[in-house]
Amino acid sequence: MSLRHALLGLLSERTASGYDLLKLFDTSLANVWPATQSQIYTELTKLAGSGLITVAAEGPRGRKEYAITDEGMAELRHWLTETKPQRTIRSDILLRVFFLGVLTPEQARDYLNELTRISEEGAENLRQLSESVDWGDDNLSVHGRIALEYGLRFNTMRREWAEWAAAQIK
Amino acid sequence: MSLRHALLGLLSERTASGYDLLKLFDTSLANVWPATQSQIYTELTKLAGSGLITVAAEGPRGRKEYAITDEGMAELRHWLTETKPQRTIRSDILLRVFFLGVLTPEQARDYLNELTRISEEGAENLRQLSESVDWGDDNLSVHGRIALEYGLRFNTMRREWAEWAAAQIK
DNA sequence: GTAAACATGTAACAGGTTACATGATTGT
DNA sequence: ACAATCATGTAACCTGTTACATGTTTAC
Repeated sequence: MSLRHALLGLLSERTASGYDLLKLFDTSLANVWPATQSQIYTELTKLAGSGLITVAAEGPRGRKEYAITDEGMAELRHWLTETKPQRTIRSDILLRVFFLGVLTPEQARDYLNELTRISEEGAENLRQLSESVDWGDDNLSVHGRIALEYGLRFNTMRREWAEWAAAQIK
Repeated sequence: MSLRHALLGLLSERTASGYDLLKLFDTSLANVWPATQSQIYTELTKLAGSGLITVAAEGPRGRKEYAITDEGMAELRHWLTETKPQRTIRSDILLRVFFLGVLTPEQARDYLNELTRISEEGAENLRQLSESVDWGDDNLSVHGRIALEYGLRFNTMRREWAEWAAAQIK
């Protein structure tokens, strides 16, 4: 149930509409917790229903500006401090590695080289994202940059590993 | 739909029952593609229904020994070579980082220190796993070791990042 | 005899994806 | 006038989790 907390987290910084949040997900959270339009609107309705957020203002085109409530802030803090992050990470990419033996060594190396490529691409995308965002000194900027550094290090690690792995084949 | 391919992949190496596969998931694939008992049995029934695997033998206690068919091998190879691995990775751990600003700097550092700890713990678990498995020179062993190396490098990267990140707070 | 391990199956629920559906406002 | 953007909502479907439910064989 992290989507609700992602929404609460974004609303803890400033008020926003579902549409605004959708955009925020696509830019800042896309690499960490992607969410679809349908999911966001449904969850916002639920959050408002349970009193964790409220409709602070209504604008043109049916726009609803949501704001986090004290209850919502309490829930956000509770999630951050009292609940353990879930460690279950499913990796399609890594699962495939287990079964490379059914391919020819050449095909297996192709796969690992492709991983090198997407790691480089991933790092490059993050670098571009880093340049396109105008970083302030608000909370989301400070911590967003820390998360971005993770992404860069992750991609470097994966590239080096994929290169090493390709050399192991045959 | 990677579960079906995980099952096909394991069955490509040797025949096995649902129970055997459950054990294999818990040991070799737990860190990459966890699956529950309920899920495995359901998927095996579906796979047998569509002809990608067959019941090669029946044993005591209703045991069904499954074997991959030629069709199943073709599907496995198709998945590995023709379809792109899904890159969507949801990380609860990283999502929380974005919102550390709602906590006190001390609490935020506590969280990052906890990440250091679980990274060390994760690496240690993998080292122990590495020792407890009797690695052969079969395909699954060779590629399992490559995946394990990924896990070790990943945990090292995350530990270093978490230490760096904790130093960035305040 | 009885506990542990072996062995399978199903139902209810939660979370996420894709597709459909609709309409208002702004900029050119 | 028209396109792009803003803005929300719902339904069908798929995957995964938790819990329930049942029965057999082996080892001590």
